[in-house]
Amino acid sequence: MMDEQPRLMHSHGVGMAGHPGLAQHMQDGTAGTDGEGRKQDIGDILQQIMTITDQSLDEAQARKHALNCHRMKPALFNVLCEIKEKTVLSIRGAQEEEPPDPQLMRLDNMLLAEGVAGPEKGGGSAAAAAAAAATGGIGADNSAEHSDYRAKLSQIRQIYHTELEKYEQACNEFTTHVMNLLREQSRTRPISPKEIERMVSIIHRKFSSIQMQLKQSTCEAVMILRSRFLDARRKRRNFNKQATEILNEYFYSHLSNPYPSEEAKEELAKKCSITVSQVSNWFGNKRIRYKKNIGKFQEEANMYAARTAVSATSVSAHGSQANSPSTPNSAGSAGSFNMSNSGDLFMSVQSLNGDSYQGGQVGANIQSQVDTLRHVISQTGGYSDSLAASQMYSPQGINTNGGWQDAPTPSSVTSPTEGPGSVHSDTSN
DNA sequence: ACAGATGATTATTG
DNA sequence: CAATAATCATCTGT
Repeated sequence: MMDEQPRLMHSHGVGMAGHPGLAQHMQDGTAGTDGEGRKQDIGDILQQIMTITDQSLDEAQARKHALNCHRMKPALFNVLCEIKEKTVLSIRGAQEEEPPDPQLMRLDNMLLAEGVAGPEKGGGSAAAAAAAAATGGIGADNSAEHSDYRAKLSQIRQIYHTELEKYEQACNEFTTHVMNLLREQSRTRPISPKEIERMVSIIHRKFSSIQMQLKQSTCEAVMILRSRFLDARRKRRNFNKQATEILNEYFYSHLSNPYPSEEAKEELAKKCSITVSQVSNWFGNKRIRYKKNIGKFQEEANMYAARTAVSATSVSAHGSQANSPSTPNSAGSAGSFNMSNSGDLFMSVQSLNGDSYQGGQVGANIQSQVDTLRHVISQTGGYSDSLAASQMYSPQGINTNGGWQDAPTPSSVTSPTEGPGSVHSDTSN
């Protein structure tokens, strides 16, 4: 080190009071070119800086020592601490407050619900299964796919936990490190315990924000997994033929009021080996789709109507099936009668059934026969046409009326005119 | 590969 | 909360 100094030194020897002879030594041979001079300039500055640093360090050390040994030092230090404490307190008073982040709460709740954040293996998968069952009525055949799902979920959980642990560890390490540092410094500069506390809380906040990111991405992963494996739409199976038959049979034999009660739904569910909510779905879909395009379902309706007609009773309208199955005009008539007319026509029967009869089975029986009959009548398309047309036939009739929902309600639905007596007279007035 | 059928979900409403 | 209407995502027949 010392033997290099002569080369770095500038000829002017700025401030090198301690080594007067070295500058002279440099002069021979090196003072020629400009570039060489600049280099020496830089080198000189560097050297100065180094020396100054050295000196300052020593000096500082010395001063520190002197200060520490000063007899007034403890008292002054205490005063300093006190002042600092006060200022810190005032600052903290303004910026305390740490409301639990709602976002974080949401994430936590979700992770807990998914079984990621909760207890280990057993509880987790149970929670996941519960969640899966809650979303949609999945009853029987999904055990194979489920295990796959569980495996992936536990994988996610494992990653999540290791990451979380890592973060926790790092946070703790960092915190103790900082605390040690501060404690050590507190000997030479005033650091109140509250300040340390604040520092720690800052660190914790930082780390918890990182944790939140982890939780967020974990949530995302779980959501994707869920949508992949548990969204029933992705692995939908059509019901088997028999189940569809049963459902259709019920639907078309209760066409005037295709709203199975809870018990009826359970019964159907049992018969079709599907869940009640699936039955509800089916009826919901069926109703809306039937209403939307009655013509399309004509054939089907006739089929089931005829079938129940044969099996239930031998009312046997002559030549009910004689018509060709796909008559273009049948759609129109069916549409008109299905909604408003049918309701009107059979209102009496319905109210009768609802009011005077107590036996539910008898009522249902009558109802079903009525529904069946209605179809047969519509198919024949004979006499009822005039009645239907006169009453209130319009394409909007269905839409405005809405369909089934208010059909079962007794008394006048369509018009504010008189009841069962006269039907049509005042319309053209 | 495609259109239509179909079971399920979502948003809205009363 | 159940019904409806719209929509999604898959299944199915061609």
